Amino acid sequence: MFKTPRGTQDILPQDQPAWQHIENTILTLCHRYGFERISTPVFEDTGLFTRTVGEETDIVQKEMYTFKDRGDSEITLRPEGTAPVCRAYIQHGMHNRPQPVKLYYFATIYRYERPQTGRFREHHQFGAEAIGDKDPSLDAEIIHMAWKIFNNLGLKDLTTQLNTIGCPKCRPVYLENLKDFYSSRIHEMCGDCRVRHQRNPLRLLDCKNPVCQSAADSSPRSYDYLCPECGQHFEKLKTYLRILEIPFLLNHRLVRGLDYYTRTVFEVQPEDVGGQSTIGGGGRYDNLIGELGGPPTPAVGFATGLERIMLNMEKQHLLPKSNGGIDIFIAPLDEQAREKGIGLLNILRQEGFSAMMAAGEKSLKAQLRQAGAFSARYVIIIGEEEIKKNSVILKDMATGEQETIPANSLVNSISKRLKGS
RNA sequence: GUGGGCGUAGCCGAGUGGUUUAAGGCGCCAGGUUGUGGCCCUGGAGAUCGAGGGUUCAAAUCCCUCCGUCCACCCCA
Repeated sequence: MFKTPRGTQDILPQDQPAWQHIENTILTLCHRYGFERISTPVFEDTGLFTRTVGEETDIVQKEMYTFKDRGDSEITLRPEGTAPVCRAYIQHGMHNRPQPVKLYYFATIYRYERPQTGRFREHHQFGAEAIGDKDPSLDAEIIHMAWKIFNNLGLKDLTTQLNTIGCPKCRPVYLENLKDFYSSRIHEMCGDCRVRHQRNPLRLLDCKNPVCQSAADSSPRSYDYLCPECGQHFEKLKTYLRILEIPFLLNHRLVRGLDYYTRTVFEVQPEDVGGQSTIGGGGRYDNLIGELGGPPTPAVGFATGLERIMLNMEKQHLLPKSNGGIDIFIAPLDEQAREKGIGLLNILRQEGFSAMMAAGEKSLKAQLRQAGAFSARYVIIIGEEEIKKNSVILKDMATGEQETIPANSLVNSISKRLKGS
C-alpha cells in the first residue's frame, strides 16, 4: 500500500471548506492592500537559496530537498518563498514597474524535518512582499496586513513581537559588543552557542537552553546600537504601528532563521505557546535583491503557515465544516426515466444549479436515502406514471412536501424556489 | 539529527499469551412487501491486528529490527 510520504498530507474534501475560507479571507485582504498574485516554480536552482537564506542556517545546512536532475543541474525544492519572488522580480525587470511592487503568493514549501504537530515536510505558506521602497510605512503595512489576516479569521490571543537587527553599517558594531558580552561567559554556554559565537553570533540570542537564555536576556540590545538611519526607521515604524493600533512587544532576542533580514524583524505567536508557536513572521531585507545580482532594492515581507493557522483556528473552534449540499438530486425509477433524467440534468446544470442523478439500479428508498446523504434540497422523482404524463415529482427534502408538475415547467418551478425569482 | 509514548476495519476503539472463527460504536451497503429520505429495527460487506524476523505446543498479546505517527529537544511556518 502506498501512503503519503513522511511529513506530507492529503487535503481531503471535508477539509477543503476550511482551506477555502482561509484563502478567501486572505485574498480579500490582498486586494484591499493592493497586492498582486505571483506564482513561481516549486523548484529552483540550489544556489538561489544557499546564497540568500545563508550557508550557516539550519535550512541550508540540513533541511533542503536538493538533488541533481537528469541534466546534472543542481535543483532544490523551495524551502521558503521570498527568494523565488525576488528572483522573479529581477528576471522580469520589475524595477521598471511603478515601485513598490507588491506581490503575494500561495506556495508549498519543502523542508526535510522531523514531522510533528504543525510541522511538516511539505507545508503551505501565504506570503506577501513589498519590493522597491525603504519607507517604514511599508514595514507597518506588512505587519498590519499579517495582523489583519489573523484578526479577520477570528484568531484571538496573538502577540506580535518586534525587533530590529540594524543594517550592514551598524550591525557589525552591535555584533562586536554582543561577542564581547558573551566572551566572558561562553564557557558555560551550550555547545551550539559556542559555535554560534564564532559563526553567527546573532543566533546566540534565540537559544532555548535555560542557561543561555538568561545570558541572552541580559545581553546588549540591537536597538541600542542602531545607526541614525536605522534608528529613525525603527522609531517611525513604531509610530505607525501605534496609529494602526497594532499591539506589539519589543523583543531584543527575536532574530530569524534566515540571514537576509535587515532592520525590521517580527513574528506573530499564539498565547499558549506549544512546540510550534510561530504562526507567521517576516521582516525587511534591503540587500537580498542586490545580492542576487539585481539593482539595489529595498524590500519588506512576511509569510504565514496555513497549517499553523488552521491548527490555531481549530483550537479556538473557528473552522467551518460543511461544504453545503447540492440543489437537486434526480431519482429515476427505470431505464426510460433515466434517459429523461440525463436530459434534465444537463438542462439544470446549464441553468446554474448543482444537480446529480442516482447511479445504478436502486430502489426509490435507497435513492432518497442517498439524496439525503448528499444534502440535496430537492429531489426529482421520475417513474412510469411521470413518463406517461410527461411530468415529474418535485420533492422538497426539508419539508417533505412534493407536487407533480409538468416536465417543461421544471426549470421555472425550481428557479422560483431556489433563486426566489 | 537526539530522547520518549503509541500503531487493532474508512474513523473511534475493546482485547496485554490459549473460551477470539478479533468486541462495540460511527460510517458504508441492503431490507423492514407492491414508487418515498432523515428516527427506529434487522441483516451484510469491510482487519494479512503497521511490516519483517524471532521465542512458544500456542502471539494482536512477549522479544528484536524496520516503517509510520505523536510528544519533547532542535528549528521554523
